[in-house]
Amino acid sequence: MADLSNATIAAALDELGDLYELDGAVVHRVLAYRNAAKAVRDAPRSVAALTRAGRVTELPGIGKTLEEKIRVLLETGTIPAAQKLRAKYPPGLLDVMRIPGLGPKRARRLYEELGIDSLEALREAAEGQKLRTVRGFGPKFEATVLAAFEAGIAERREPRLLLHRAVELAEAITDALRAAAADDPELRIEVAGSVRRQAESVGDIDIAAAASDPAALAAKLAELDVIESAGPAGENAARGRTHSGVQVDLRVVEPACFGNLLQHLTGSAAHNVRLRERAVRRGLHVSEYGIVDEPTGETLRCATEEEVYGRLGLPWVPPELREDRGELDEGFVVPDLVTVEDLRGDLHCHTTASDGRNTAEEMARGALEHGLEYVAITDHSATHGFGNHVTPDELWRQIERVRELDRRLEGIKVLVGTEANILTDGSPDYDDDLLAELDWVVGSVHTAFNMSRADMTKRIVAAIEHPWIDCIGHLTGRKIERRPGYEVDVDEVLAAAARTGTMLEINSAPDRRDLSEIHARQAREAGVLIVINSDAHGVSTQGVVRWGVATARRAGLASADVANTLPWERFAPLRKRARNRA
DNA sequence: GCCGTTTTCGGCCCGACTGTTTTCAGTCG
Repeated sequence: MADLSNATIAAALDELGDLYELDGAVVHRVLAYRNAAKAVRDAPRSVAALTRAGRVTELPGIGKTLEEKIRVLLETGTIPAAQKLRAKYPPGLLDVMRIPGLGPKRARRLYEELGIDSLEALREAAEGQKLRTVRGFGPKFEATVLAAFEAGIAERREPRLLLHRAVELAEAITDALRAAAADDPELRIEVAGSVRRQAESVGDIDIAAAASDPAALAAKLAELDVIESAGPAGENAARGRTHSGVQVDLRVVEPACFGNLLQHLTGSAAHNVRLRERAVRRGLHVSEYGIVDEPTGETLRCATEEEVYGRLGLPWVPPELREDRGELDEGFVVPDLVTVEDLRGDLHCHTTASDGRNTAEEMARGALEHGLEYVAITDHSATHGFGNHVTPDELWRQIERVRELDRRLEGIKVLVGTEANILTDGSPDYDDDLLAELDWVVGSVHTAFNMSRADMTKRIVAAIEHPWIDCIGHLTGRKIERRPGYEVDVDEVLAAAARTGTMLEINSAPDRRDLSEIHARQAREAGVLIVINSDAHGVSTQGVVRWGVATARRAGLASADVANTLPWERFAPLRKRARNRA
C-alpha cells in the first residue's frame, strides 16, 4: 500500500466530491465527501497508517464506504468512481465553476445544452450572446461572465494573504473606522473571520460591528483612506477592496446582538455548522441575529459571544480553536492556551555573523526588551552557502564572543549555538567536538528537498538521533501559499523525537509556521518537547513569535505544552546535551 | 455518505442575494 500524504488523500476526496456534485448527487452526499476530506486533512496521524491498521473509521465523517475508497486509493493510486466521472465530465468544467454565479447545477446545464466544457468555450458563448438561449440565463449573466474574464478571474486564482499582512490591514481598517465613528457611545468593532482565528492565510477580511446607526457606519467604509472602493452589500453591510486588492466585508448590527454577529462572522463555517446542529438538538436555532427558541418562538439576542455559547450550554471557545476539530464535543475542556507573554526564551535567531541584520548584542538586548530571560544565537552553519556561512574556526571565535557577551549583559542569559544544516545522510555540517562545545544546536534541512519520502525520513531521523542536535528547525520546510513541505513521515519523526528527547520547534516566521498546527498537536500527543522560536534575522522581526504562538494556540497547546515557557534553570536540563552529559 | 439526547432510518445550519421568474432555485458566505 502506497504511503500517500494526508493532503494527497484529502485532495482526492475533495475532487470526488466535486465530481459527484457535477453529477447531481444529493447535496448531503457531496457534503459527506467534503467533511471526510477535512477530517483527513486535519487528522493528527497518518491516514494511510490508520487505514492499514483498519482504524480510519475512527475519524469523524469516515464510514465503511469512504474507508473502502481510501483503501483502494492507497492500493491502486486512484479511486474507480472518480475515474468513471472524470470520463463523463471534462476537466474544464471544474474551471467553469470558478466563475461567480456558476455552481455545479448551472455549469452542468451549460455543458449539456451548449457543450460548454472550458473557460474558453464559456467566454465565446458569452460574447456570442448564446448563454441567454438557455432557460434560467439572461443578458445580465452574460455581462457578469464577461466582467469576470475582464477582471482576469480565469487566468489567476486570487492569492490568499499571509496572516501577518492581513492583520496589519485589518487593524488599519478597524482603527480608521473607530476614528470615523468615535462619537458613537454604542460603537463596537472587531475583526472576525479567519483573521480572528489566526489562520495561516486568509482570503478576505471580515469585520463585525455594532453601532447606534448601523447603516451610517456601514456607509463609512467607502470613505476610508485604506479602501480603494466600496459599496453597500445589503442592508447595514458594505463590501470593499483595499488598494492592495484585498476584499473587505463589514457588517453592522444593533449593539444588542453584537455577540451573535461576531460569533457568526468569526466562523469557521465548519464550526458554525457543528454548533448549529448541536443547537437544533436542543430546539434552538442559531443565526447572526440571535438564538430562536423553537417551543416559545422567542429570540434571544446576545451582546457578547459568552452569552451565545452559554445559552447553548457551552463554554466560550477561543477563536483559534473554532475549526470543528472536537472543540464542541461533549466533555471538551477548553485549554488555557499559551500566550506570547508566557514565553521566556528564544532558541533560534541570526546575527551579522551569517545572514542577520543585527549583532548578537543587539539581538540579545532586543530579546530582553521582549521580556525574555534567555536567547540562543544560532547562525547558519558551515555549508550554508550564499556567502553567509560560518566556518568552524569562525564558530570557535563566536563561542568566545557570545560567552563574553553573556558575562557582560545583565538580565538575560545568552546562549551560543548554531542552526546546523542537516546533510543528506542526516549528519550535521560541524564536527562533534565543536557541536559539543555549544549550548544549543538546531538542526535544519536547507538542501535537497526532493528526496523520496523514505530517504527524507531516514535523513531527519538520523539527525534526531545525533547526540548534539537538541532541536529540529522548521520540520517540513513548507512556505505557506508558496510551496508544500518536503515529503516526510511525520509519525516516524515524532516517535524518534519523543524517544530521544529531541525538541521540535514551531518556527514563527509568518510564511513558515512550521510545525503546522496539525503537526504541533500531533507532536504534543506523541510526547515531544515543543519550543516556539522566532528565527528572527534582526531585532525588527523578533516579535514574529506571535505567529508561532498563534499556531500553538490553534494546535490547542497550553503554556505547559511549550518548553521555552520554562525558566532557564528548568529548561536547561531538558536539552538533549544536558541529558547526554548526565 | 454519515450518524444517533429523533439510534439502523430519515434526517443532515442559516440567511441573504441574484437574476430570472411569475414564485424560486441556485449560489454564496
